[in-house]
Amino acid sequence: MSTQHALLISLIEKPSSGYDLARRFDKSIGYFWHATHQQIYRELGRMAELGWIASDEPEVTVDGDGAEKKGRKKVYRVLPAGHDELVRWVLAPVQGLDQREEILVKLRADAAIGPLGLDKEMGRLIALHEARLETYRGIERKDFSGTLDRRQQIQYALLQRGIQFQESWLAWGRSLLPLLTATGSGVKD
Amino acid sequence: MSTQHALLISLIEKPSSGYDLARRFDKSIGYFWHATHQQIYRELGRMAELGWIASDEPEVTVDGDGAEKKGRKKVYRVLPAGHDELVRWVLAPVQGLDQREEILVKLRADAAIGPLGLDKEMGRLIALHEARLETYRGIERKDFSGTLDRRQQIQYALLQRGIQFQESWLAWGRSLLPLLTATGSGVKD
DNA sequence: CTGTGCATGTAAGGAGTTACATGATTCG
DNA sequence: CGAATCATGTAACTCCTTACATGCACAG
Repeated sequence: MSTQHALLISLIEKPSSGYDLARRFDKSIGYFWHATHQQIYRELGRMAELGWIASDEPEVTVDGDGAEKKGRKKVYRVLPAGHDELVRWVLAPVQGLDQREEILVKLRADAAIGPLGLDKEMGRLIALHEARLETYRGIERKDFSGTLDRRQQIQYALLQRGIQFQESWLAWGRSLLPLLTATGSGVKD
Repeated sequence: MSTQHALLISLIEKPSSGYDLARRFDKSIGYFWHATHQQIYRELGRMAELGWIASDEPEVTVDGDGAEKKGRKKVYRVLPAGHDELVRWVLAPVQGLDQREEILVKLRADAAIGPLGLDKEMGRLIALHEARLETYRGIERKDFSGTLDRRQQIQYALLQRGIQFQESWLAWGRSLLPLLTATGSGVKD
């Protein structure tokens, strides 16, 4: 599960409340990794239990003469354990091609916390996409060579969408590779 | 939920058992709509209850002298109610951009059961993708104009992935439109 | 003082994942 | 006869979605 890790990145970029996250999410990581505010609050609670993050504002500040003041805003920040977990996750290989594109989240993490050496994982993914593209090309040669009726034309269009997707992904991934070598450009930190 | 509808299409193309579906799925619709065999059996059960599909082989053929013969293979076929439901779903507009790309499943349905007039829905989706692309272009102009450090380069790469995806989707969608008009080729029903 | 936005949550249910269970058939 | 594959399922759990609930702050 990587909603947690997406949240860790957002919190590293800027410590925030759940509400803030819910809105900022829509405008950045949310374009490729969606999460509702209920998900966000739940995961924040879990990560706090795990010791990955902590909030400045405590739950409640009670008593006095009946004046119960609820901590109006809980601003979470990432603890070292959360940072470590994020690094661990970024470098852990995923198996197969996922439709949620975790790699995009991992790249965002790499941007946020310095070069982690994602070139290896990126290389693996490129190979997987190449294999998938080859599969599609095979189907294309086998099933869509002659003249096609409407039904076949639509099915061919679906295949073409797959081919196009893989091709554009590969062009992108290959152009990105040089940026990802840990020795590539100035390493900071 | 559209796993059910993906299964309906597979069953229309060829009546099958759950096991058959699980395997055929991997090799066709499965490329863009994954489902495990547990999901498949569950959804087949539900759709049978709903009267969308029915199996030839009944549950059990008991008795005799203790010889209980379990229907070795349950071959499901689509009933008229299932066909209607599929058409209803194909023509129902989706809201927003989904990452699961239901439109691909809908196109497969259109290929299987004649031209349903998906051009309208496709037009809507094209407009949505155009709007998203414009959003991305706006961010590009605003945040990634000058010279960029490594961190910004990676974030820019993420944005470029989004731009590339939308552009390739749009090229594909526009080229597909002519095929989808209900008047394009013979309309049935 | 009423509505709108801020801010955090609970509850319920649907969908997807992983692990396990069971029995039949087929092939060497 | 033993192993692999066919074929169908149950159970438990996680994840995601939708709806609802609550209370504060501020502006008109």
